[in-house]
Amino acid sequence: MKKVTMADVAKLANVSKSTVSQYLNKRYEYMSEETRKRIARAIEELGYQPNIIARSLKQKTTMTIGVIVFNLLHMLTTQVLHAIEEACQERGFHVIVSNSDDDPEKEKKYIEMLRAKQVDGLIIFPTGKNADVYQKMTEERFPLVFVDRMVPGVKADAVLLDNQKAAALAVEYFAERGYERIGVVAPPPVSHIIPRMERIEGFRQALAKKGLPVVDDYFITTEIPRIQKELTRLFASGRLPEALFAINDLTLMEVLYFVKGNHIKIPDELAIISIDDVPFAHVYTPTLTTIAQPTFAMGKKAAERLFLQIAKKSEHQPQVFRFSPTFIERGSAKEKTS
Amino acid sequence: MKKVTMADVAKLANVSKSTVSQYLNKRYEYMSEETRKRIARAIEELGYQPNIIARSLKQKTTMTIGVIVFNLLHMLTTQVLHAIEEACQERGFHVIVSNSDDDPEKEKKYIEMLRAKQVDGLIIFPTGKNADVYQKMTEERFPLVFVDRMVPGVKADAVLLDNQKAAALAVEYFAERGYERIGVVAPPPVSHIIPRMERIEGFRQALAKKGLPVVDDYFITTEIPRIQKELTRLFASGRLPEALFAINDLTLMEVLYFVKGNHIKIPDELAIISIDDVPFAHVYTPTLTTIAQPTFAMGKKAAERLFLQIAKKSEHQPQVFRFSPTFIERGSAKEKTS
DNA sequence: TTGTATGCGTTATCAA
DNA sequence: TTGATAACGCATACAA
Repeated sequence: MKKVTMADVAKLANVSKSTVSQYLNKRYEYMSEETRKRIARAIEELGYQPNIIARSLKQKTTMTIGVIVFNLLHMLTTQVLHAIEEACQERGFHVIVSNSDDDPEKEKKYIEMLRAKQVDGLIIFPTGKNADVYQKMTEERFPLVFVDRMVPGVKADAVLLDNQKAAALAVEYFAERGYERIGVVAPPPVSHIIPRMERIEGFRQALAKKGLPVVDDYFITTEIPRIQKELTRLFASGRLPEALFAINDLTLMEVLYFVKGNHIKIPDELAIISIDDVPFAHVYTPTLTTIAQPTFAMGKKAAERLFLQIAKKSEHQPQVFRFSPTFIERGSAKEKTS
Repeated sequence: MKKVTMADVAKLANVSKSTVSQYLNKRYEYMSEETRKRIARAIEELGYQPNIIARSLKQKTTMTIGVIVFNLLHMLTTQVLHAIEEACQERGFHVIVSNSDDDPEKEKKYIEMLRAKQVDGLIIFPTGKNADVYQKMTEERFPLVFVDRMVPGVKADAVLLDNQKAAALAVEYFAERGYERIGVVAPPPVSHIIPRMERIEGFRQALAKKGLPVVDDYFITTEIPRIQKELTRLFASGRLPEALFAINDLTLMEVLYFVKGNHIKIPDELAIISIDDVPFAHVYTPTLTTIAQPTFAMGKKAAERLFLQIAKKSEHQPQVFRFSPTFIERGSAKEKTS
């Protein structure tokens, strides 16, 4: 119950604390076999566990990083987090996770608290609205990596999807199969949420590049809870789209719900492609053609970049990493028949 | 860049460290308005951030807890974790998450490391195979809460589903609608994975209680990758089940995949009920009847119990909390027609 | 090969 | 009201 410290071990082993310390740090070189054993025994006997907090205070490194996400429940988050945790595990780091809930205030508080806790670095899925806070960290050369979203103007490492390419992939696939009236479903574009912007804009550009009509009515960009309504309105208007591009799993769910409620046949009446490879894509009917993010690779890269910064704080060149999406052809978009 | 400490603030404000400390801990009572302001200004000017590590060393509390899960990617894990994080947030705690990957060795290492890091408590989704380690913690009265699985013989708080009831819910629903040949799909029952045992056994007992035949062939209890094969064998045998109970989301996916591959009509040819309310349940065709776990409530309870233990380590009575599942009636099981 | 002394940044105890 | 001073548990020069 009462904590046993190095001093206790030292006393029992009849050596000084420093010797025990040496032992713990595996600097056996100048230690007699004899004392080594005595110390080992003493540790065993007392059930001694080093206090890492004390060590951290001295060494100015906690071997823990912080991860602040804007939505812990999101699939992408979970998967990237998993990869981060694994990478940390390999290097003996621990990760403190915090959910900002997409609230900039919370995010800011978390950043401060985690830094007060002396984390060695931070991986942030940013709300995007604390540019000044982020900026200050980069200026202080505090190890920092953004994931999923990046923040314009802040020179920091960032790991994200090549969103433009993802949108292009969808459009090209549709175009090559004869689809012309293609719509997109997304939450409202806002300047600080980069992937959303890039996907919607990428979609628009891809359309133009393929010589396809860009019709405003086919841009359903509204809050998730309003998507049903907008979809209903669009389909009631008569000017039906032949295909829909859902920019993420959340919007996909809305589209599927709508489709189901209105008995729309996929892919014959409406083709669908979405970003995020949802786990039920292959059991759905029809199977869903999706564009997957390499979540694991992204998480791993984020962790690696952070470790790099931690290792040599000084000459680190921030870089933005764009990960290529993977097109997974399944059954929700086919050759156009009608 | 160079860390600014309390000493720096003290010097600039022309007071002693102790006074600054008082200030930081909001013990203004015996402090002149004057000094208070001077300190505030100094802190502001230097951009001082207290070092929580140092404080922890002194106070023997880190305000951080550890959460060790056996599968970070599992939906249940994510949701419970979310609730835990939220509860911690409210109390100013941080959470370190670690993935044991269902490997007892890893789990053990994590427990040791997190304790070395002086976490104030541990919430564990246990592999179940480190009974001695768990036991030692309870003996030392180290704050500990199990989630999802519990460990027989270890007297600790545990938060889990009323699995027996969940199984009964499914069986009763089937029974009342005229189903008789009911099967279950699960990974192999192993004694240290309590929920699995309870669900399978609960299923068996519910069957008996309803006077329904318990036929061994209808117990598909094998490793996930082998489920397809077993299902194929069963359906080729001629003795078809009319309904299937999938004990979790993973097995449900296997059932759905099988059903799709063999063009089996749900619910007419085969009714399905599963534990875990998968997010696509309401967009699938037919919609999926599921039995939901109150994941959020479970996470919250786990955190609360842990805080309770942290607050008064001594007279804490370990307790097992059984959470009632919620039956969500949708379309994958209906009145039997044939 | 091992021990002594000092410091890491706080908080706590006790004087002043 | 404020200030010395001693912890907290460990690591590290330096001495022995």
